[in-house]
Amino acid sequence: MQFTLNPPSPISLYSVIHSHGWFQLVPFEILDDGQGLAYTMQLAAGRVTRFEVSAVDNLIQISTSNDLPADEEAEVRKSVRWMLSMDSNLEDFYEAAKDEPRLQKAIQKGAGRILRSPSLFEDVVKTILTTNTLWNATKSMTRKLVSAYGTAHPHDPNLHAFPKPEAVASVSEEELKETVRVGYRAPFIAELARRIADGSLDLEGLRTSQLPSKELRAEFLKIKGLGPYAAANLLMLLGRYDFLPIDSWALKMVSLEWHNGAPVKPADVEKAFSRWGNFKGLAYWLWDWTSNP
DNA sequence: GGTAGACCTGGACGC
DNA sequence: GCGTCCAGGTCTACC
Repeated sequence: MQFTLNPPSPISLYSVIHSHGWFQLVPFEILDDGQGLAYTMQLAAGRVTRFEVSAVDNLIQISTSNDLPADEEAEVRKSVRWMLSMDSNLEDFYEAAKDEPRLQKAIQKGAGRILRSPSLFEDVVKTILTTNTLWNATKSMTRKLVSAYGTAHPHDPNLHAFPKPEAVASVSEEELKETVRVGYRAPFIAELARRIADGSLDLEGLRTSQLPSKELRAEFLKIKGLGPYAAANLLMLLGRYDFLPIDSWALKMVSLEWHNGAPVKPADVEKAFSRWGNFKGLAYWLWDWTSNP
């Protein structure tokens, strides 16, 4: 079945999809033309569906692999809206950035909306899987986690939804290490899943939290496996741009951009983007580093 | 508050 | 084919 979403403001689907590497992590898929996205999702009632998202005229078109009752169609609509950050308002950032040469490409592309998963659990787990490892390993661990513990699509056993916390909580740390090859991250992921499953952590509640970013960051830092980089990355996904996700790449880029390749510290990255205030994360995220190697 | 060392995996490299 | 080294954030212990 097919239906459309009407964005509240112009949206570049391509820019959202390519806002970061999430589209390379299952159950995301990139469509053959590179312009659209597919995602396999387990809906609240348990059904697994795969839907494709593409841009048609000024609308976002969604095609699902199977017919859905009205309540599940509404669930997919709501999820896609969230995944594409459709309700983010970037006008103030664009106004602030209009005279910055390093941000002109981003503005011209309509970039700034960040692709995210339907659940914060998925985004937190994936963020943990990006830490202290290389991107190929992140892709591998995610693929193994999804194929081992995610519910399969009824018509295509090769497609799996991202596992629910309950499914991960039922797995021992040893099995996670063995099956998913997550190494020392196993206890972090297992504990996170257990706390959500037993109700002691309302992670999804943080998605719409009204807490100030500093306090929301503190909530993320309480989760084992999430440090300053991961917390800032998650804040970015939630549309909070006032903390910088500083990793080794950020240090390298800032070093090349402003320090002639000399070693820099996180404080130097902070200083480089401090003038952007509450938009500094977005300015960093969208910065055009192309003159650097 | 700052720092050092350990934690794991997979890929690159040398032999 | 085997062994060694390295990259990548976070945690814990220690000062």
